Amino acid sequence: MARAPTTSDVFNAIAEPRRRQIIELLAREGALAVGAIVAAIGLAQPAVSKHLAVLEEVGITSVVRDGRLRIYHLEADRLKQVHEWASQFERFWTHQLDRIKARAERKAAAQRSPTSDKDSP
Amino acid sequence: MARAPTTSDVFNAIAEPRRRQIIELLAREGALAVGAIVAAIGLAQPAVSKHLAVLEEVGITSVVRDGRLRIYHLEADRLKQVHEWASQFERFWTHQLDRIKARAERKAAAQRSPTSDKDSP
DNA sequence: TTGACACATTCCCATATGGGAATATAATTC
DNA sequence: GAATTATATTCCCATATGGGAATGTGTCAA
Repeated sequence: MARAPTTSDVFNAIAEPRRRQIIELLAREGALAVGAIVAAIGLAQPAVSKHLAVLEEVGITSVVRDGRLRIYHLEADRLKQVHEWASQFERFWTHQLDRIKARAERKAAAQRSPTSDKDSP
Repeated sequence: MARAPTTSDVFNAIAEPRRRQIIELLAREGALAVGAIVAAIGLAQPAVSKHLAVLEEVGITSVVRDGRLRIYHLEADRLKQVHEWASQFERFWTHQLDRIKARAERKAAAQRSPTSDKDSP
């Protein structure tokens, strides 16, 4: 199997730095036409269009046509998923002491009853 | 240019679902040997080892040798970067209702007194 | 030493990439 | 209708992937 397509999910879509840049830009500037994005990002138009296509396919952006312009909007709530995933590990860096204590506890618990991701064999 | 290597940064590393799974597993269970990960994830050992190599290269994990075992630890603070990046967009979904209401109001106001700079058809 | 075990590494391949160049499409203006 | 503008799409290619199979490496045990 090859690497998963960039359009397979939000995580793959945001792996590309240029696409993250576009997302940040849209968040800062609001909705923008492709030309404005091209100017801001400093990449050829076809390349930008392709990145936008990826973002659209995963639902991170939406487009509205305005004459010959295409205004791209950020659908930021699709990024909530990423935020939530990362939040899961927040405890590891927010409270050092708690974290160390928790680790010790988990370790002790594991000695008593080992849990597993699938099922205990 | 081809797609950036999975080892190029944390975002690329976590794009792969299996690797996210491994990260979650390590967060839940604490440090684990490769064999335990293989058992939990249900993927061949070489494949797992390769994923672990990627995670290590970006610093998401660290290894400690224990006899013939290799104990992988999660270095979760590397994920802080992802969390912070996503946090940047938190405002887009935290006050969703307020925003929608505000937008509707602005729209209604615009109907009454068209003062916008480029919205007028 | 020999063998068994726990992992890592190498070789393989189908598949997708990101970008550049060229071209197609749609809307606007003349 | 022709020329122009704003984007999208297609064709190209070097590069990396994830996984399976096979093999290498280091450690423990007898």
